[in-house]
Amino acid sequence: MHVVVAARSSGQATAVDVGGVTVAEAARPTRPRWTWADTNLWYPGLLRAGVRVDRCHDLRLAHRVLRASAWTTGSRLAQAFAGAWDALQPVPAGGTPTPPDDGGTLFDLDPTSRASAAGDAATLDGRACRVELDAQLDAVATSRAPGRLRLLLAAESAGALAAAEMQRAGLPWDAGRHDEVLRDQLGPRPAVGARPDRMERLAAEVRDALDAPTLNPDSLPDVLRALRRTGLAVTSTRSWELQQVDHPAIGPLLAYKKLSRLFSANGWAWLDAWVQDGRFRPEYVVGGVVTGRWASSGGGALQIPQQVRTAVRADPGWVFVVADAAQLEPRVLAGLAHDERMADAGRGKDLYRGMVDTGVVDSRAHGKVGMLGAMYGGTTGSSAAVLPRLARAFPASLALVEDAARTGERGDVVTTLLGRTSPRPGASWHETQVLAQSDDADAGAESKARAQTRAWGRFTRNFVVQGTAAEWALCWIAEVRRRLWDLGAAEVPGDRVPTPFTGRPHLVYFLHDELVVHTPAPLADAVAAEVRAAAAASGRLLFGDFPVDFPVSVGTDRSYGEAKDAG
DNA sequence: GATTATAGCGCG
DNA sequence: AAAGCGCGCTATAATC
Repeated sequence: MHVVVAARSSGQATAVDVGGVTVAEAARPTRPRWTWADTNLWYPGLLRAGVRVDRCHDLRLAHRVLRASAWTTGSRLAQAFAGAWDALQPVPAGGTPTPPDDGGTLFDLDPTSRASAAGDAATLDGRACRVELDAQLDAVATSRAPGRLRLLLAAESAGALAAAEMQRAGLPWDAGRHDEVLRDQLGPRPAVGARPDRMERLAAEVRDALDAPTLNPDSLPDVLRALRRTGLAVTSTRSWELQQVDHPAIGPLLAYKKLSRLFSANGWAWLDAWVQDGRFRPEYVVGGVVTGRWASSGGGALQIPQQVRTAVRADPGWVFVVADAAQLEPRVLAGLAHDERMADAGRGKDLYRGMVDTGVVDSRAHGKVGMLGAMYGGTTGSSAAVLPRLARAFPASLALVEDAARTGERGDVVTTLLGRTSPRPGASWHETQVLAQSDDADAGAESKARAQTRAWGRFTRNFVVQGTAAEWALCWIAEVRRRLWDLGAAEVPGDRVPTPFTGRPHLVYFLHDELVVHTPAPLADAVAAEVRAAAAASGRLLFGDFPVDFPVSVGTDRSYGEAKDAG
């Protein structure tokens, strides 16, 4: 049953009963599903009050899925004109400063101020939420695959809960260790506006080698000009292109670029801005990517370089369990295509290794780059070279991605396993196609149209795989989240993990096919087992009895940087 | 002077 | 091996 939670203009919350159940009754073990306009509007406050929500229905996220899904096009939800729910912008989950944990009451919060800043506050009242929920349930019920869509919406909403919880808990971050890494690579912290010593010295070497005393190594045109003047046939300053070149300036230039990246993206300024009280609290944007993957905002949460992951350190008495779904995308493709041969190749072992063992390819690297090419639409290099062998060995999988590509090239939409549908190409895409077919179209217009056609085909080709993999990952994280809570709490001396996770294993990081659990050390083995079991459960939710497995490599360590590879 | 666009690189 | 998918962020260039 759904319990709709909405805000009144007074700022007081009201729980509207849709199934004859009051809030007090809903707290009993009937497993209510809290229905609200936006998880980010309600859940951070509940978490601060120490309340964990078991499951919810996020109307904003569900609306977006159902408006776009090819399975609900006949519904009144999909056929209505765009309205307030379409205009609703995501609310920043951490938009308000965290008040001290003084045991505030359940609904002692005022989300309306943030809501009105985010969009139409009237959308968020109880009646509007009830009407919208009605329309959504109708769209699901009358869709081509209600069960799948129901699973997608539940997983998306569970993801929203997990994201809010991860922001609440924060990623344990050792600023001292981060500083050590920076000093080790860059030298001492420079004055504001100055370059670190190590970078300044490399810049001098580059200027020297290129005989360009005033060269600014941060200016791309400047660097490109200087390289050209020296007689080097480079067309850009990309690292991989420079690596092909043999010249004394290249070594220090590449080293400079590497350090410059670390300094500007994850240096001391980043540390000051994003790490407080030993925690990095990024904002996760659930469904922020068209394919259904999460995005993030602020701090580059999904791009933490390997170099600084050693600064991610568990609290005393706690450890990280780091889990990585091995070769997730090709396994998902095998499941989507019911490709038993590919599923066989990966059963109980590295999928790419399995492709070598069965003689499909001659090295793991070829298997990997070949499959990536098949899923991304690669047309050159060694990726394209192994493609014919893959097509012979795995016709079902290759046909599925080829078909998705052809569909996109026609300008049609593709849909993931659970019903997330790709956007249509924009007006300018169609214009370019029409233009290229007119009588006076020149060769330029035609080749531009062809390139654009293929590009959209690569997008839809990848959409079905990346999008279904994102659905697998959402189900995984939802399962993990539930199982971790069921493990209960342990006593940890000096515990500084915030409520409601004090003493409890909890998610702290999620990166597409990888997750990190912060857990009291004694529970680490149990956590690892649950993470694996959750992966298996997710596979069954998506693919039922089809025998594709989802092995997870698991490592345990006090440092994120050290925890990988251990399993 | 304030803005938007681009190149490049980090992650999967 | 260096190309094909999806992002966010930074510094600089380009544009208003």
